Parts: sequence; structure tokens; C-alpha cells
Amino acid sequence: MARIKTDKNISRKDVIVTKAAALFREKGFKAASMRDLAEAVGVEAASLYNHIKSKTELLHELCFSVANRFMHKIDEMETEQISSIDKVEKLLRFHINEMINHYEEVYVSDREWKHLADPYLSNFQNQRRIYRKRFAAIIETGIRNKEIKKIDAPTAVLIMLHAISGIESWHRSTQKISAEELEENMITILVGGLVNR
Amino acid sequence: MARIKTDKNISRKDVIVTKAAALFREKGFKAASMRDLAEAVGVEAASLYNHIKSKTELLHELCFSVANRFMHKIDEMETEQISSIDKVEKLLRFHINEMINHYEEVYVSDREWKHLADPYLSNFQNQRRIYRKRFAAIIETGIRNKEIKKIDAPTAVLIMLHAISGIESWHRSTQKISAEELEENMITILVGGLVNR
DNA sequence: AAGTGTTGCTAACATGTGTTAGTTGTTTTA
DNA sequence: TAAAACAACTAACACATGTTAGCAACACTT
Repeated sequence: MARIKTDKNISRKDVIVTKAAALFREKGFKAASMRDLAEAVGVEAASLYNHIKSKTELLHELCFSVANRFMHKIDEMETEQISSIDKVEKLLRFHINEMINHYEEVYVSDREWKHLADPYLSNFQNQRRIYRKRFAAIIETGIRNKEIKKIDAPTAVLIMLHAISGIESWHRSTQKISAEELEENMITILVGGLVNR
Repeated sequence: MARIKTDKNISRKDVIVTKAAALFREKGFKAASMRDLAEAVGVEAASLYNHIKSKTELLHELCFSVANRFMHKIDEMETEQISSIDKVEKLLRFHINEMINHYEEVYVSDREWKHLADPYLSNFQNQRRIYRKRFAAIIETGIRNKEIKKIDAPTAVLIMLHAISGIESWHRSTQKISAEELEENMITILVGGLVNR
């Protein structure tokens, strides 16, 4: 009876959640079965239920841990005393690095949240809506200050967020540029598309 | 026994494919069942099989009809005698309009192609890879001509394509700006992020 | 009106799914 | 070392899934 290996400070549940992120990313939430997950973890499917309540619980954990990180970051951003365009750039860099370093989690949260069940679903959608509004508000301030082009702020947010999710393709590509180059290129194009002049 | 309604020139299969696009978009390919689809079409699940071979056939049809449209467009673009940046802009406008007018199909093709089965899967992935290379080649020419900033072309392609898929959120938003405004805003930001100066 | 192909129905199957019950083995605690 | 807690196992259930077989109703041609 081979137990799930754990280093200290990493619970067996964490191991499962991490493997679940990789699996959900690869196959999609619906297509990934608990038996697949069990195999990845090295255990029988039923054994997983000693550590988790349900398959969807795994999705909750992933979605909300990501959502919380972004919420904290935008809290932080709003209080900083820098120009709007710098706020946007910092936020973008955070998004980019999250996508680079916590690829599977962020990707799953982004693509698979539809499969959450209420009340988690509405909760998540709310957070998402609020986050985007706050992001748009930063851009609108920038427009009023003439730092940023006259554009529709919600559209700009939409472009930024989705553009960053393209890092998915970078991850899977064989001949990648370095993470640093990727970040700089993205910032050049995205911030370049916003700034006035 | 209520038949599937068809206007002339629209086969019953086309009706099914169209409803499938809407359903796959809403729930995802895996989560959408043939019984769901049957209900949307107004018929029993088994009856669908008088018109189609399998569930995945529906996905093939959707994915490849979209892929073909983009392939034809880039063929056309490559032969036009205009500057690289204009080619990019035209291509972007095409992407934007496809996403606006054939939302469900394009979205499904973009998000659900993973569930294709070989040989369709490899075929699709190949087409995708080739398309992006050709898009990147246009950008690289623009960089050599100094029309476009010195950036990593594949990264730029990645940003453009994913940014456009953000139109998904526009579709679902309640207080939308018009399609024309959306197009102009996207072009402003995206092309603005590319051009030199 | 008869015949023929088309399109629908019901019933069913085989398989895969998430999950629970009950039990056995393994660690940790006392 | 015995007791208590934990984590694995096997077996099974209830249900949803894609799909097929066989048959009935419809529509169009002659």
C-alpha cells in the first residue's frame, strides 16, 4: 500500500490539488476523470476521497486561490502612489508572471470556471466582474490624465487579459524565447498600444 | 412526429451543426450531451444519427470550416500588394469580424479543438501552427521594413489572436458598445502596439 | 394510390462516471 | 506495545453517456 508522498508542509490534499491542476489543464475539467487523477497521484480513485470532498471541490480550490491572488494585487495597486499607466504596467507584469510561474492553476481558473456549481459559480463571476471594473477604472483615470489614449476602457481590459492568456501557447511551444524576453515583448506591445503618443 | 424545420438550402444536418455550435460554446464539448443537443433541435437523441455520424463529427465540421476560412484569408493577404502593417490590420479586422459574426463557431473551434480525435487532431494542430507561422512572417517583414517595432513576431501573433478571442466577453456583456466601436478600439490598441513610433 | 427513400420514434446496450460503504493495513500517540 | 487516527484498498451503486437496432410515420415521385 503505497502512500502519497509528502514533503513536510505539503499536505496530501495539496498534492492532489496540484496534480488536478495539471490534469484539468491538459484534458479539461469534464474530460479529466477521478480515475485519471488517481493514477497521476499513484493511488486508487476511492482513496482520493479520504482527502477531498468532491471533484468540484478541487475546482473551487484552484479557481479561488487564483482569484484571491489577483484581488490582493489590485488592492495593492490601487493604493500605490504612481501614475495610472505605471499601475497598468505593474498589473500586467503580475499577470504575466502568474501565467508563467503558476501556469496550470491560472489556466484552469481561466478556462474551466464555467464548471463550478452555485453558489461558487456566481461568487466567482462576481469577483471576475468586479476585478475587471477596477482594472477599467485605473485605465479610465489614465485617459482623463491624458496618459492613455482615448479608448473604451472595458475593451482595453478585455484585450489585456486575453492577450496574456496566450502565454499558454508559449508554454507548449518547443522553441521558446526566455520568460524575461516574453515579458518584455508583451509589455512593449500592450503598453505601447495604450500610451498616448 | 415533429420534423426538424429547414428553410431551402439549409440541410437538416446544417441545423444540427449550428445548434451544436451554440451548445458546445455554452457548456463545452464534453459537458454538452447528445440529449441536450436533441432537445435544442426538438427531436430525440437517436434521431440525430440519421443526419450525422457521431458527436465528434460535429466538432470536425465546426473546427475545419473555421480553419478553412482563415486559411483562405491569409492566402489572399499574402498576395495583396500593400504594406505589412496594412496586411496585419486587415487580417485583424477579419478576425474581429469573424468573432463578431460567427461567434459560436469560432469560439468552439478555438477552445474545444483539443477534443478532436486523430487524425483530425494532428491535422488541425498542423494548420494552426502553419497559420501562425505565416502570420508571424508578415510581421517579420514589417519589422525588416521598419514599419513595425522590433519585437518577437511569434509573441506578437500570440497576443493578437488571443486578444481577439476576448470578444467572447463582449458578446456576453449586457452594456455593450457597438460592433463598429469594438472593432475600432481593438485595432487602435493592437495596431498601436505594433507600429514603429 | 402505390411505392420508396427519408426521418422520426422507442428500447436498449455497453461503457464510463463520481461517489459511498466497509475493511484492511500503516502511522502516530499515549 | 496497545489504542487511536489516518490513509489505503476492493466492491459496488446509481446514473449519464454515445450509439445501434428495429420499427413506424411521413414526404415525394411516378
